[in-house]
Amino acid sequence: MATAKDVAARAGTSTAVVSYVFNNGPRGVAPETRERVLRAAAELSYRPNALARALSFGRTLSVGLIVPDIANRFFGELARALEEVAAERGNILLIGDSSQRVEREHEHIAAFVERRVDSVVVVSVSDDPDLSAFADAGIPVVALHPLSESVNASSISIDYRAAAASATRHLLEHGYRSIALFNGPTESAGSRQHRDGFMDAVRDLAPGAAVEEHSTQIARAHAAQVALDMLARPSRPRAVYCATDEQAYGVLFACHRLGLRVPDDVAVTGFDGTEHSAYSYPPLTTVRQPIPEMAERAIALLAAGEERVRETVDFTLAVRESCGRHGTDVAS
Amino acid sequence: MATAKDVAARAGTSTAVVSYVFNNGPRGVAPETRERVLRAAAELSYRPNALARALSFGRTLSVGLIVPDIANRFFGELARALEEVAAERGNILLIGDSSQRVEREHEHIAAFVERRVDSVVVVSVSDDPDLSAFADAGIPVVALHPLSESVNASSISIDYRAAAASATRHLLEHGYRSIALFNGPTESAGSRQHRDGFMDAVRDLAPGAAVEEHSTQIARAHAAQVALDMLARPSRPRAVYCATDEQAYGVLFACHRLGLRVPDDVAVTGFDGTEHSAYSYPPLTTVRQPIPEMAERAIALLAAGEERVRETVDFTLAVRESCGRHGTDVAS
DNA sequence: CTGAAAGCGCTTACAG
DNA sequence: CTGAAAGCGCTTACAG
Repeated sequence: MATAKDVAARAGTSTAVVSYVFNNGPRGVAPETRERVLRAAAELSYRPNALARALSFGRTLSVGLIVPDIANRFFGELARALEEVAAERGNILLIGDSSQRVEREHEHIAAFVERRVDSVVVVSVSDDPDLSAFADAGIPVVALHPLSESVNASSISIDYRAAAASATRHLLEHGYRSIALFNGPTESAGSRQHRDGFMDAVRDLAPGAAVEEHSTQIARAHAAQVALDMLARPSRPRAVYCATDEQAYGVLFACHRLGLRVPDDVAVTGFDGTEHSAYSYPPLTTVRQPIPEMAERAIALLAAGEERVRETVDFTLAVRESCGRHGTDVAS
Repeated sequence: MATAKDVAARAGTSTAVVSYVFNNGPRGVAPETRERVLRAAAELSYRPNALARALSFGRTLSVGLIVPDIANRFFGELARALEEVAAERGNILLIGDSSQRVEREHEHIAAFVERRVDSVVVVSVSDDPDLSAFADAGIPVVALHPLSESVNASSISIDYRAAAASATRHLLEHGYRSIALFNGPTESAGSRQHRDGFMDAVRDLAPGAAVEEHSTQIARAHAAQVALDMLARPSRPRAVYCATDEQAYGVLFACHRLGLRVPDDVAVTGFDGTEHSAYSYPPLTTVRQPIPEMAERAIALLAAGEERVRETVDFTLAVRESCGRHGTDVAS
């Protein structure tokens, strides 16, 4: 590959000037010289080496993203949104998939500091991730979910507890009095907030309701399994609140397999509200997280260099057919 | 951040030795010296700078991936598989989402050569992508779909034509004699092979069958739209062959909306065969692409530095309920 | 086994 | 407006 030196030689000038024209600064260049440089660069198909640039410039113009599973629609939409916002600022997005394992998460953290990303957005497996490597390196990070109080990083998220209460309340308003909570696989600030919000609504509206909680993997395969067992019982719950859309899809699958009608026999709500939630059978009532806004805020926060901000964004309850008979959108 | 120089100073040695211990070579280091270096590095929480390393080492240990839409499950599973295989070789995967736009694709191509990825895997918007920037930079690339003959890059893919014929044949064997083809949005080697395979089967098994072709976006929202129009006609087709699972989900949605039963009123097949295809309602008959194998082969090919290989991998027809009443797996 | 030094390809004060 | 040179943080022959 041609280097700035090659271009400079062919244009009869110095590498400094080549740098000035490719960066539009910090010094001006005579129009004619710029022309010669550009021509030489084109003839040699010169591409500045971003590594060398980053090394001397001190910034890589890249932001890292760690997610539990890039194949999960919610994280896919998140990655798409973040990449777009990052690109607007000339930054590239590096994606690390932790496969829901702490060790993989740590490997990505290590890889990101070695590559000197300027900042990172994380959806951790835990509410108490070990972000010390980033702290040591002075790399700011923002989590897109609730974080343990002790963690020294920013977070941007909807109010999970309020959202859970809102969806559960909606279910209870349909009159259902036995209701299951499908929560995530690990005990964390997030799962606690799902449970707290769920119970808030029950206490408010139907303290006598029959309640049960199940912990499942996020993958619909596993949620389906658990739902199959639960719904085969004669005493099956009338409604199921799920902590993610993926789990809700698993529950829908189980209902169909057992010949149960949704919502007539079993009502279901999801959480995350990706585009696909409108296309399930039946369309899913779900809490919608404002992905574009979260991406926007995350990148802005990181660019501003703010540290340890705990920010809340508004959710929406998208009411569709899986929860019962009627439907409009209710803002949070 | 601490540098090798800092570590060397604290350990009372040179940066060369620091490099030797962190790379386990190419020179040996006295056990005691290694100890001192490791201790100093730990005390300073030293992290080698991958940029500097890449600059002098000449390789970045990174492979780029370009996909049309990372939020699409098929590409998500692909990214996940590729990242895993790349990680086994100590490589990191950089993902670029082209949003199905050539301009974005070009931006990612440019970004990847500037960052000097060692190689790239691409799922292009086109069968004739402009990969010259990679060629200029000596970066090997492999596409995971059919490529135009003229393109000077490798490709690994299933035999689309045979796969399309297999799925279509399956539909015809159910006795359906009016059948629609939902093809992708652009005319390309891929869409041509879908059409050719589709027609191969029709000519073979039911030359008199009524056939129609529709071009839709991949997104289920748009496929649903087109299906809604088509299925509302009194003369609607009895079966729909879709070039992607996403389109098939759109068709399923349209059927449910119109109160049509699947497969009793309309039979549907998909293409790609991600994990989710088993969880739709009804479960989707689909052509399964061997994602792990494709990822494995792609990385191996690139690592071996092979150029312009056209490789075919085996597909599977996953027969489920969306196409009619019976079901087993048929290998290709 | 280890150190001093050149080099990877940029950017940016420093001179002129 | 432009050039020579130092420096970013590594790796790797080259000596010893």
